[in-house]
Amino acid sequence: MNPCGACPVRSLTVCAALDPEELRRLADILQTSRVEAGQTLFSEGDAADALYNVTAGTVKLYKLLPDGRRQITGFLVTGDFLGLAVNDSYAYTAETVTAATLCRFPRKKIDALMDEFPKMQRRLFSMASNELAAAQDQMLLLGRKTAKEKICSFLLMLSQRAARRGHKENPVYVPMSRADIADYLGLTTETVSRTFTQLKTAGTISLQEGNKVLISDMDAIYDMAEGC
Amino acid sequence: MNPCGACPVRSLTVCAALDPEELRRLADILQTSRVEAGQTLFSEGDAADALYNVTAGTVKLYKLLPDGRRQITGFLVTGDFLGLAVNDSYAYTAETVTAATLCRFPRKKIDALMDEFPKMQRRLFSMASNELAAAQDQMLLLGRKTAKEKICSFLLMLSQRAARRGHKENPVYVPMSRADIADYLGLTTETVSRTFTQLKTAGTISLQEGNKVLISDMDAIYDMAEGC
DNA sequence: CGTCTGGTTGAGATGTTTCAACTACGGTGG
DNA sequence: CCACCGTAGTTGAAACATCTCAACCAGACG
Repeated sequence: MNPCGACPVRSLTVCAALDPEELRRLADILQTSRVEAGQTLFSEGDAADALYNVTAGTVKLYKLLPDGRRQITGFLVTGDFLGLAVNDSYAYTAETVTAATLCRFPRKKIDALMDEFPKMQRRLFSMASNELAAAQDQMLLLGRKTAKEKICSFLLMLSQRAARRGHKENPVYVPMSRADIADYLGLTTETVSRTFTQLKTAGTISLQEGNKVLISDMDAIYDMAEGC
Repeated sequence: MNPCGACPVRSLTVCAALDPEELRRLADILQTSRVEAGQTLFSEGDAADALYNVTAGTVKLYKLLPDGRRQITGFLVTGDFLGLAVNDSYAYTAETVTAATLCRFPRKKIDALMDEFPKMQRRLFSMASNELAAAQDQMLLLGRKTAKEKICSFLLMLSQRAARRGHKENPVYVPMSRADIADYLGLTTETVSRTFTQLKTAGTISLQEGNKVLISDMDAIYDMAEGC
C-alpha cells in the first residue's frame, strides 16, 4: 500500500520529487484528515507538534491583536503547507475556510525524515522561500496600495493561483467571506463591498452564482492592481 | 588561513554550527566586502547570483510600485542573510542604510555546499522560517495597527533586536531616516515625525544625539505597540 | 413565517495624507 | 570664515480615503 504514490496533487506539494521508496516512508508517518468549513486546526501559541499539507479546500492563517483586530496572513490551497514554527509554538491560528483535506506530519517524525531525505528539506525550503516572496508582496499591498488596488491584486492572485493549479482562471472562485477578504487586505467589510460594487458598476467584473467573480476586463484589473 | 573560524558574529549567521572543516570550505567560496551607506547591492529583477550575509551595519530591502510608491520589507542587521530568490531573480532591491560589511556567497557554489552540508541547509531554512514569522508580524502591523502602534512596535523591535545581539536595548539606535521608517510602516514621513513628537510630548520617549531614542516608559511602549 | 447571518448601501466622523511653509544642520565654495 | 545651498526633519491647515455606525436587504434555516 502506498497512498502517496497515487496522490493526485503530489506534484504541487512538499512531497513532489520524492522517489517511491521515500514516498512509502512518508506514507508511514502521515495521517490524512477531512475537516469541514470553519474549523480551527490549531491556534496561535499552541505547541507546534505537526506540519500540514493542504490537499483540497482552502485554509486561512491569521493573527489577532488583544482587542480582536485580525490580520489574515494567507489563504492556503491545494499543495500549500502550514505549520512552520518558531520556539516550538505556532505564531498564528489556522482555520478552514471551506471543507478541506489535509495530510498531517508529526513534527518529530518529519524532522527525522528530513535529515534522511535532503531532497525533501530542499523542497520545503524552496516552498518557504516562495512564501516569503508572497509575504513581501503582501506587505507592499498592505502598506502602499489603495482599496481598489488591493481588491484587484487579490482577484488577480486568486486567478493566477487557480491557473497554476490547472483550473480555469476566469471566472475566479472566491470562497471566502467579505470579512475574511477585509482582514486579509487590511480593510473593512464595508469597503470591500463598496469596492466590488464600484468594479461591477464600471463593468470590470461581475458577480456570479456560487461565489464566482467573472473578470470582464482582465487588462484593467492588471493595471489597477499595480496602480497604473 | 580560516577567516570564518575567527568571525566574531558567526553564531548569529548562517555559518553558526558548522565545524572547522566546513568553515574552511565556506571560506573558500566567500567574498567579504565593505559597502558605504546608501549603496544598492542589487535591484528587483536582477539575476540572483549570490546570497549575502550581513556582518555589520544595516541594510534595507524594498519593493516599488510603478509610480514610485515604496514598501520597505525589512531592515537587516548583523547576522541576517539576504538574497533568497524565486525564478532566479531577486524580488526586491537591497540597499545599505549605514556603511556595512557583507559576506557574499555565489549562488552556484553555496547551493553545491548546501547539498554537502545538510546542517547548513537546515540552518538557512530555520532562518527563513524566522523571517517568515517576522513577515507575518509585519503584515499584522501594516494591516491593522494605528500610526502610534506602528511606531511603538518599531521601536520595540529595534530594542529587542539590539538586545538579542548583545547590545544595550535602551536607548535604541535608529540609523534610518524618517522616510525609511515611513516606507517600512506604511505611513508618510510627516506622520512618523508627528507621532514621534506626540510620544516625546507624552514623556514616553526622548530623542538623543546620534540618532538614538531613549525609551523612558518601556511599559507604555509595550502596551501601545499591541493597542492595549 | 420569523429569525439569523452575510452582504450592501448611506451619511457622518476621523486618522492619515497632502501640500506648504519653515527650521536646523552640514557641507561647499567663494 | 562665512554666506549659501541642499537635505532632513518638523509643524500647520485643508483634503480625502477609509472607517464607523446604522439601516436595510436577501437568502438560509428551523
